[in-house]
Amino acid sequence: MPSIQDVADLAGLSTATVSRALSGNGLVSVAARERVASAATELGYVVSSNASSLATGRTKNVGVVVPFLSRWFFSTVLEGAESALLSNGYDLTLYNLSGGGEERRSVFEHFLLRKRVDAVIAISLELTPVELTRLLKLDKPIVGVGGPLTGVRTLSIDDVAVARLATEHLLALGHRTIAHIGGNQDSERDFHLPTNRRVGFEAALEAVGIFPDPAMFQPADFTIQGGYTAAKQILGSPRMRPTAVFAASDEMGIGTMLAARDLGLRVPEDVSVIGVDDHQLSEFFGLSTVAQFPALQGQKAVEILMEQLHPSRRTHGTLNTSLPYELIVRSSTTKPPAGR
Amino acid sequence: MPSIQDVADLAGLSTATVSRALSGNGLVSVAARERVASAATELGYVVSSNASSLATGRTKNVGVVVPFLSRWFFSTVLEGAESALLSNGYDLTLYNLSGGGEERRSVFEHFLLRKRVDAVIAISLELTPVELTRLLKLDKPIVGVGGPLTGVRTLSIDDVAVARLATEHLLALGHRTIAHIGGNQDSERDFHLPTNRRVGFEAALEAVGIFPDPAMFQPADFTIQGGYTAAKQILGSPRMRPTAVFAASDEMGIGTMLAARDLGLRVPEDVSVIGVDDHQLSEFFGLSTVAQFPALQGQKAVEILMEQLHPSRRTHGTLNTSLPYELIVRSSTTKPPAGR
DNA sequence: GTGAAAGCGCTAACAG
DNA sequence: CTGTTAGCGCTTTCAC
Repeated sequence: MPSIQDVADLAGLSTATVSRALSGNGLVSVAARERVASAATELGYVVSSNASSLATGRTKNVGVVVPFLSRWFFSTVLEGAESALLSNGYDLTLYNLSGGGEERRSVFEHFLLRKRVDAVIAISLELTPVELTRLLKLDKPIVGVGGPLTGVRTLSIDDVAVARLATEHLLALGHRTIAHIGGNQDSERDFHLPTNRRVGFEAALEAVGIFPDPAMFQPADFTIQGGYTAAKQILGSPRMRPTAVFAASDEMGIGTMLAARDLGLRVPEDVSVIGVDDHQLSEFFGLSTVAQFPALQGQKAVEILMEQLHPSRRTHGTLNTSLPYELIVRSSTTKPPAGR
Repeated sequence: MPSIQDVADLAGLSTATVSRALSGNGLVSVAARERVASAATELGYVVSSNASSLATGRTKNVGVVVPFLSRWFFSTVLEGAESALLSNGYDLTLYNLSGGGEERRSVFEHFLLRKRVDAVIAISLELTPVELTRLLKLDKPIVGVGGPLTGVRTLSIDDVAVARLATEHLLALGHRTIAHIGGNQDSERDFHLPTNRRVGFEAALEAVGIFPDPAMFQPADFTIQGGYTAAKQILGSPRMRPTAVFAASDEMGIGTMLAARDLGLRVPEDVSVIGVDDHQLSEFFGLSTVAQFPALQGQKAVEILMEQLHPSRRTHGTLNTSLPYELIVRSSTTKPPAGR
């Protein structure tokens, strides 16, 4: 591993000049710059980030904290963030909280404090007050994605509007008896997403004069399995079966489609289904949905951080746009069966 | 951010003693150890990993390179590795290659070389010779998981045995016409997994005197969608329909189950299906499978690295066991329909 | 434009 | 057992 001294020797310059030439900070003559460049490539020199960090206080590394890895939303946001960081020359240090308990504590008590990161991205995190305090005490740029972090700039789609859009799609098709599979309110400590989606759903109904029927709501856990079970409840009794279901996530929507099939109902002829996300599997199942774009969200989180870390660099100007979402109509929604 | 000097001052000791007390290397009196401990907690001191790394040459950080994030196997291995690293006091720096092209190059040309990692875990990576060279030139411990890395110690289940076990389960139920949905050989540059599973499949058949019929093989891409399409081919023609399908992954197995349903076939009455993985969704679909345990694989990869990084520490003794796999019989397999 | 020199915060001999 | 000291490899004043 060659050091900056080796490059300096080979180029016949001082380490100071090499440093300036390589980093672009400070003035260096063209000639020197070229000598440095060729010496560096000849030796295969790469700066030691530790030494550099120690000297500058900047690490070129950001920490990303996620509650789970093996879920589509998280891993997709992560993917977007990773590639954006990479192209900015940053590394990504991953902290996964799914281990829980002691592991989780040590992330906040030790790992994040090691001066190893310049900033933190928190994906859909619900933190205890203590954890939040620790995080804020780092006094580093933090941005949340899709989560409810008080005191932290957070990127999140407009859940009310998204739910409203999905519901309006069903209403526009002529549906009047629409069920909603949403989140379980209790379990989600101040996690507003499920609530917001329900609010949007009900707002859409009320806007056309329909009073939301509590029997047309089922809580579930955002998984296929959970959606399946909830949908069986809703679709099971022919007496008051809705003609359409709005699921608060695509996974629950897919569960709903599978439940419908198992009940002998055809989708969309007997029951229409729409979700939210545009999950990997949704296209395959033909599930209509309101897409959100998690990779983009990860990328935007990085842009925000870069802006804070390098106030000089011009941003790409996309920063203050709100997060996009988009209705995608596939084959799981159509007008209600005749006579309903 | 307090420094080691602050702790030394407060404890009335030298920085050297503080360092020794905190790291556990070298002898320190009990009294001193206690003074250091309380001073450190009082100040909320956490070592600067950069300074420490610079001084020792060890970073307490390992790089993990993955080809994708949003796939169950990768993210689950990652999860296992992350939590094992955390409990060893290590950070995890993530490099995701799914961006391709330039991004991929820079990972190997720059990022991994920054002296930021002590070791590398490569998950299911297929590298070009150049990339492999770069990796080996790091001269750091490397372990592969589930991939075909020549020259690198690699953790991988016995794919031949796994496939054989799955096939034998079907044979034991009485099936004699069994199809296999496997990998597309061409696209997978020296990636032996699909081949090995096919070999195991055929070996099981031959062991009971059945000659593998090329018409009973369909290549696919390991996704639900791919499995669905392939299964439609295989199950579509009633003339030579198999009574069972062995899919080389659970996702393809699920695709097969869905295809069967769409063809009006009942699983398992008309056709049995078995996969490999024990994917998140398999339980829900009732898919019989041969489970592998990716989180455990990630964890073992870490154990191997720790053994190399700290030859003194005693290992947990699980190192030389081969990777476990296990037949899980659910509701997608039963004996063949009467008369077949 | 360039170089000398002083650290960044920590660890590891080396003495005592 | 503990303190002194010399770096780890780089960046950044401050002179020239």
